[in-house]
Amino acid sequence: MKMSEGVEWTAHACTLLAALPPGIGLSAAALAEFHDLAPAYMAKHMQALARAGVVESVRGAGGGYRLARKPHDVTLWDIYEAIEGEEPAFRCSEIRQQGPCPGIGDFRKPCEINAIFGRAETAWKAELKSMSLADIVADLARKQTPARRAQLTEWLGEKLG
Amino acid sequence: MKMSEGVEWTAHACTLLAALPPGIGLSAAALAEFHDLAPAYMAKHMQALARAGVVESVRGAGGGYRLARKPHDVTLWDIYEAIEGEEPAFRCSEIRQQGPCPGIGDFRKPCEINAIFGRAETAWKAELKSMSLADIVADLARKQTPARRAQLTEWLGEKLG
DNA sequence: GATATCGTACTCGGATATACATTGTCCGAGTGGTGACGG
DNA sequence: CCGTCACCACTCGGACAATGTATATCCGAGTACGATATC
Repeated sequence: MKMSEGVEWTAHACTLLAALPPGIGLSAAALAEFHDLAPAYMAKHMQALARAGVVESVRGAGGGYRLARKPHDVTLWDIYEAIEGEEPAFRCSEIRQQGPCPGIGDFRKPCEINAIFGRAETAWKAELKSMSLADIVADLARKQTPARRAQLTEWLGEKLG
Repeated sequence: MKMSEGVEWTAHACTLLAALPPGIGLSAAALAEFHDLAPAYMAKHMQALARAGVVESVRGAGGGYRLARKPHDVTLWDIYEAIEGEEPAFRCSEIRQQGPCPGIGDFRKPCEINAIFGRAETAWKAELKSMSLADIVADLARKQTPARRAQLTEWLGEKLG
């Protein structure tokens, strides 16, 4: 089972957006350049985030993407769901009801194996929902040295004009 | 993100094997027939379980697959890992260190985003590890009607000879 | 009648095609900024 | 000098191709069972 790498890309991109002043955004090209990623593919993933309402898109010159909500109100789950979709990883196809001997269990009750995987995914989802972009940005700020912060502000100044 | 349907196939197959008397097994063809699945593909998945040591294979006439351990000692995680492998779903490629401005955070410490996904997968894994085949079989037995149990034993008698 | 041997049917195991999803790229649609032009 | 208009550059958005992974199948390797022939 492999998660799309788009999740990693957009998670880092949103972290950067969350570190900007409210209402300020960056173009998809700039977000891609920041982590040395393929610009066109990054743009495709940002579109998914825009459709999901995590970010807002601003077209035209000087446009780009900016967070649609405050960093505290965007969780890693929101980003994951925007990229991967809301379908669970485990899809029960009810094979217990197929075959020459479907007489195991009560079909009015959910498949037990499906129920276990469902519980597991709920636990996983809860962990992702517990962390917002604000938490991540705060963590990064704590680890950051002054020299590196200056490097970041210089790059941002160049991009924001 | 999508889990291989082989996980569902083998989980149900192992549940059936766990319901048999200790040391008794079934051929891959019989396991496939039981849930009306493609026999050759079912065999391929059972091979993965055999490599992982979840089941033992017996070649030759009358052979097949049987559980390598007691049902209580086989968890859904064992089956998942045998099919999907042990690599995590989220692979951190350390893109935070790439690009023109890699100066965010302390690289000696793990990437915060990766850490969150790691915690989430740990929670997910714990849930799967908490359920053994014995638990699942017990649950099915509780839901089962006498008529359906008779149907199962008849089919098994035909297959086991 | 007992035993050793051969043949056969059955099963696993891995190598080999196919279908589908993800990844990656491109060009058109839309929008704000900018410069020229006229009042 | 100021307002308006048209053009242009920039950005998003979705359609289109390439690649990789999961799905599906087949044929060869190996083993136990049973029949047969011999002692």
